[in-house]
Parts: sequence; structure tokens; C-alpha cells
Amino acid sequence: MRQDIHNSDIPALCRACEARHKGVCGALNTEQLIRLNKVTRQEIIKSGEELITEKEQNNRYANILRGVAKLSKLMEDGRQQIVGLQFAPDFLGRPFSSVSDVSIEAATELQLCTFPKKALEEIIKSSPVLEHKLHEQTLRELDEARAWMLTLGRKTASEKVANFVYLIATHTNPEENQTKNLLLELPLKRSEISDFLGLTIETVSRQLTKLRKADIIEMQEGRKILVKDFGKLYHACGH
Amino acid sequence: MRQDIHNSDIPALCRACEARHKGVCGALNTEQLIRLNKVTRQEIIKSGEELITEKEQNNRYANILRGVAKLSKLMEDGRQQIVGLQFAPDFLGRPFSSVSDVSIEAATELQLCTFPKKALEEIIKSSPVLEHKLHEQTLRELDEARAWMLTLGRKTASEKVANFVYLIATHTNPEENQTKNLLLELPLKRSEISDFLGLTIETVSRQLTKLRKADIIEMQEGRKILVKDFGKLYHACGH
DNA sequence: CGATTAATTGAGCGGACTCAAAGCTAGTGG
DNA sequence: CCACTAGCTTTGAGTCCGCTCAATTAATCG
Repeated sequence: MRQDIHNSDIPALCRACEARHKGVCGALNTEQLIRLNKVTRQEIIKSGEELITEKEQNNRYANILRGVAKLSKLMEDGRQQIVGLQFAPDFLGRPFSSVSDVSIEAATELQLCTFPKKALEEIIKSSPVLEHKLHEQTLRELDEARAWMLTLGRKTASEKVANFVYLIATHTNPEENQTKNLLLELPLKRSEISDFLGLTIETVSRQLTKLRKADIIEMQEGRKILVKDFGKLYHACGH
Repeated sequence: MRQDIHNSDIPALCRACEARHKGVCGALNTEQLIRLNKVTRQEIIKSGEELITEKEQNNRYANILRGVAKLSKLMEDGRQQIVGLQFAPDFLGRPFSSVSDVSIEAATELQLCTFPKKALEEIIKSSPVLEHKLHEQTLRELDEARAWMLTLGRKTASEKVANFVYLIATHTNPEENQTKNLLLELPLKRSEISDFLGLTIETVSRQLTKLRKADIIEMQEGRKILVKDFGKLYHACGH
């Protein structure tokens, strides 16, 4: 599949990139990487900036190299719902459609590798493995969306907040399902967490205080949180 | 692509099947249809019967020929969330994974065309167009899941119920965005509607009564509902 | 027809919301 | 260094929407 023997032929950018190992670019051979590399552009997006607007035309895709992106939907009256978070090395954009029905915004500072829609779609034609990789990410996102639907529809405020901390814990420090202390930084502010959980900022704040008083987490400077008891946190999610 | 010229070669079952036109089987040529047809089996599933159990092994896929299937997730303490509905000619099952993380159950009587996981996966290998079709359905499901997340997280009880009626209206009678009367039959009972909307049966019932008193719908025998004002219904969804 | 399950309606409660105020942070400039 | 601002977060008090519990009515099916 991949020709790691000729590692030196691989574009410098790609050589260090996580997307080539765990992301969609893992489906590409050296020649395709070189071809794609000619049209890619690295970009740094500041926290809060919008990449793709809901219901609007867009003709660029991207891979996340670093940072967290949030996908959200907005109602005319201002109500908002965050419908997903994406981490490196996720692929950003809606394949096979020129309009996304969610907006994509940088939750933290974001380092991206962007490329034109057309370039990707051409490579897909010659390399079905790439579409397979994209399909697998779509399936993973669908599983996550449905798991979150259970959280939104059936869990209490405290379970929701625990679930959010748990989600961040498992995504930023994967495979560390340990009971030991685990330090993490929340990529969202309170208003965003509330829009992700279908709650208000006040309720989120109160429930975090409850988790703190229950000795499950400890709050540190900034948005840093120390998970003191991973088992209890998992349990607090409703499991 | 498809060889409709040799229509007579197409298996009898497939000739009348919606899945060949609008569903995933549209990606297959006559030869592939014949190949798949050797291992397919038509099945009638009674309302309420479970096809696939959450977290359990399963090695069959299916296309819906008639009826509605519901996808749901269950918590240990019995809380339940319906995370999607599927209509003909949708494909049922989780590609590339032997365990589904949702259970699939017949919401109404269901007529299916089932086939072994292996058969489909082999055809995918020789025909990337099939994977593309599956990918497109997955993307559509993801869009729908995210739209529903907005409903679950940010809409009021009355908006939720209106949204449900609207969803059924648009899925059972597509492209009839008319102001004229539209008769439809709800495929779910109250307890299922409440599990879909993250509400209780009582609240669902009360909100339906409100829609009736607002002259937006009219309730008839069984689960039939007459939509008297499609525009008002759309508006009642929060739009 | 009764038996059973589904749906409606009512009364009262409580969890999450609203509104309001005070406490933190980080950034800016004197 | 502190003063000042603007944005974010926490905390409190009171309200209301949707839940719970309970009773009735309506459908469905032997």
C-alpha cells in the first residue's frame, strides 16, 4: 500500500504528518502524496475563526494537524447546538457536496493542511482506498453523533457535564483509561460547553462545581482540569 | 453503468425493487445483481421484532423494501434514545464492523432483502461505486443525526413534536411541501416518539393536542394524522 | 364481550432556566 | 507596578417547563 521504503520521496510536510499514519492520507501512495502536496497549503487558524459557514458554498477541504475544531448549527433566533468536535488528524469538510450543513470553527488555535475540493475528488477517482478511509471517518462520526444523541436526549445535567469531561479526556489522552490523575485542558469555554450539551452556562458551571466537590476532578488555572478519579468520572456519565 | 438494456437478465426480485433505483443496488451491474441475488433472502419482520442488537455480533445486512426501522440506544437503567429512523430503500447495518452500536428494530412491519456481510464486502472490493453509494447514505444519515441533535439539545417540547410530525411528513410523502391537506400515518407509538424526542409520553400527547387545537393537524383513527397546514407545521418546528 | 395495552388529561413537583450580582482573568496602558 | 477594562466564570434567588404520579378514556385483539 504505502511505500515507506521510499520515505525520502515523500513530501517533507507529509513525512511528519499524523494524517499520513492515522488519517485519510494513509490511503495515498508516494506519487499521490506528491500530487496532492502541490496544491496543499498549511494554514494557522486563530481560535474563534470560522472555516466553513453553515449553508454556504465552500470548495476547500482540510486535515487537522493540531488543535480542535467545532461543528455547530445555528437557529434564526440565535439558539445554537454544537454537533461535534474534531481532533487531529481528522478530515474537515463535507465530501460530495459543495455546501456543508454545519459551520466549522476553530475551537482552539488550529493548524491545518488545506487543499481544493477538486484535487481530492480527482484522487478519489483513481484511488478507492481514499474513499474508503473517508467513509470510515464518516462512520466513526456517525457513531459518535448517535452516542451524543443519547446524552442530549436522555441524560441529566450532571451526567451531561461528566460526559463532556470524559469525552475530552478520552480524545486528548487516548488509551489512558487509568485511575491515576490525568491532566487535560478543555478546548471550549463555558458557553460552548453549554451549546454542546444543550444546557446553560450557569448549569454547566454548577455541575462542574459538583464534580469538584465530589472529588472527581480538580480545577486548575485557565481551562485545565485534573481528573482525580477516572472510574468515578466514567460512572458519573450514567454508565 | 447499469445495463438496463438487458433488463430481462436482471433478477426478478431486483427488477421491481426500489433499492436498485434509489438505493445502494443502483451501483451494481447485471452480473453483480445476479451474483448478489444468489445469496439474498427476502424476509418479513413483524413490528417490534429486533433485527440487530446493540453491542452484539451480526453478520447480515439488509435493504428495506417496505416499512420503517428504528435505531436505538439503551442505558443500563432502562433509559432509551431512538437515534434514527430508516425508510425504504435504505441500507441497514454497520459496514466494516461486526458489531453495531445501535440496535435495529422493526417500527412497523418490515419487508427486507437480506444478504450476508461477506457477499457485500466482496462486491465492494470489485466495485468501488458500491462503497460510494454506501458512503453517500452514511453522509446523509450523519446530516440527519446532526439536525436531530439540534432538535434534542435546543428545541422546546412543542417544537420537538412538530419536528417529528414534519420528519414523518417529509419522509413518507417526499417533495409534497404543499399547503394542502396531507394524510400520514405515524410509524411510532407515543412511547417511541418520546424516546425519539427525549420527552415523556405525556408531554408528547399534550403537545400533539396543542397542535390539534392550533388547527395545524387533525387526528384520525389509529395513528393517522392529517396535516392541515404544512406551512404552520414547518414554522412550529422553530424555523 | 372482557382483557390488555395505548393514549389522554389533570394536579403537583422539581430540575434546569432566567435574571442579577459578584468574582476572576487576561490584556492594556499609564 | 497598579489601575482599568472587557470577557469569562461562579454563585444565588426565584420561576417555569417538562416530569412524575394517578386516574380516565380509547383502541386493539382474542
